[in-house]
Amino acid sequence: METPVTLKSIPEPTLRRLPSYCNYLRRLNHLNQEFVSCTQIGQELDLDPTQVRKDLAVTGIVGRPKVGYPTRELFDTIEEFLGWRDAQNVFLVGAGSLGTALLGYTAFDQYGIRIVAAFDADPGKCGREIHGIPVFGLEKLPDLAVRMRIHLGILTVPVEAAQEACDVLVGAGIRAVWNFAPTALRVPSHVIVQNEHLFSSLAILSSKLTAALRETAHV
Amino acid sequence: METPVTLKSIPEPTLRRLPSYCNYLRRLNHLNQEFVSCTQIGQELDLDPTQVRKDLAVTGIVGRPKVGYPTRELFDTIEEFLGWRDAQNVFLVGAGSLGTALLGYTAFDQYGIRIVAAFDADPGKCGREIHGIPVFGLEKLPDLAVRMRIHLGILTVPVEAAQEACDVLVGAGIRAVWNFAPTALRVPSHVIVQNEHLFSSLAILSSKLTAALRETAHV
DNA sequence: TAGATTGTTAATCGATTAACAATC
DNA sequence: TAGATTGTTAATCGATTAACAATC
Repeated sequence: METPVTLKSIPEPTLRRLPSYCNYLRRLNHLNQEFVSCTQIGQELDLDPTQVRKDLAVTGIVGRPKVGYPTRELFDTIEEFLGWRDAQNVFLVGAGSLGTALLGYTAFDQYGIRIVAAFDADPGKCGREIHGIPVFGLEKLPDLAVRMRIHLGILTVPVEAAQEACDVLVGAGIRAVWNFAPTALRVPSHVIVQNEHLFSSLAILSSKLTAALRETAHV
Repeated sequence: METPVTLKSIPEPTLRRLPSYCNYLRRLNHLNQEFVSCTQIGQELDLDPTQVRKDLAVTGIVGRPKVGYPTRELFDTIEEFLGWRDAQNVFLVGAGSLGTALLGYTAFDQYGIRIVAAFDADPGKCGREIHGIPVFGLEKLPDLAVRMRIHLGILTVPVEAAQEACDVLVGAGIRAVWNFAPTALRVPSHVIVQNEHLFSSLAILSSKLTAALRETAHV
């Protein structure tokens, strides 16, 4: 009996690294480099080669000793593995400055998602298009989400409005929320939340920087 | 002899969580809640109470058994610990849509940084102001960075321009780069790079979503 | 062939979680 | 007082790194 490789068993750090491999492989493809080794990938991305090998293994790809992995095939395999071959339609809620920036991000369809509509509570922003994507009033969301079979919502509203907007998404049957607001969201257990908390990164960066500057000063 | 608590010894996951505590504590302060326990924080942020306690311990704060931590003091201590009490001046390179969004983000000064100038290679964007912040040509950066004692640069240029722009920052004596371009940057060892790779989050989210949808379909 | 590289198993490392005495 | 909570030490868990045989 086959043991299906459930996605649950794949370490999150591995998933987090896969897109970097994609980015690098895309470049190598452009340079027409036919094969690539874990050593080379590791050097470029500052990772242990063994780790790279283990990461790649989760996609099921098989390499050739002494040769490495076929660049093109490796790229395709990772893309396929992440479900990024055909982009799914998603909604964006909150057409402020950050939302607008994401609406203008044309590369998203290379990463598995296509923003097909935006929503905002402010009537002044509705009825227009931003970067070619229509903006509707938030009250239109539930109906459209069902009709368009939307599973994923991107949340770029101000922090005070986040929970309420999230509730609308959940009420509309959405299954996953990519949350850019710096707050914890309450959702039922069947809804997945991925927080994009810029300030977490900033905390790491400022800590390291402070330490580094202090060291320099002491020398 | 004292053992100075170097920042190096603090786990990165802890640093990553501290800002969430800040956000929640800010809210509790508004509600005039005087004390807070690790249990309460853990419930709100979906974390183990013991983990919260250990995280808070790195800041040096001391709680009171049965009572918890004084909310206001805890908030101040974390902010102080992260060096977020007085914001430092930083530059932003790349005044495109994402850069513009970040320039409009007024809350940054609560998180330790203040963007004082933006730079762009496109002459059409220079000489203007965006959200009240002046935009200069990239060639002006080195001189201004030295004069204004800038240590941190935010990189929001397109991926093709990232390495070159990064080199300009490094050449200008910058010590840390917050990189929003989906590529690995080559920098000398004394420069800190913090990557903000949105697609890493997206990989995790789409994997989980795909798994969840597959499960639903099978039931 | 020799040597670089893969695939895999074992060892290490560090973060999370559990256990528990001390405290107000 | 009783019980919730802190602070700390020990156990567990999982990811990273090291070791090594197999391979082209």
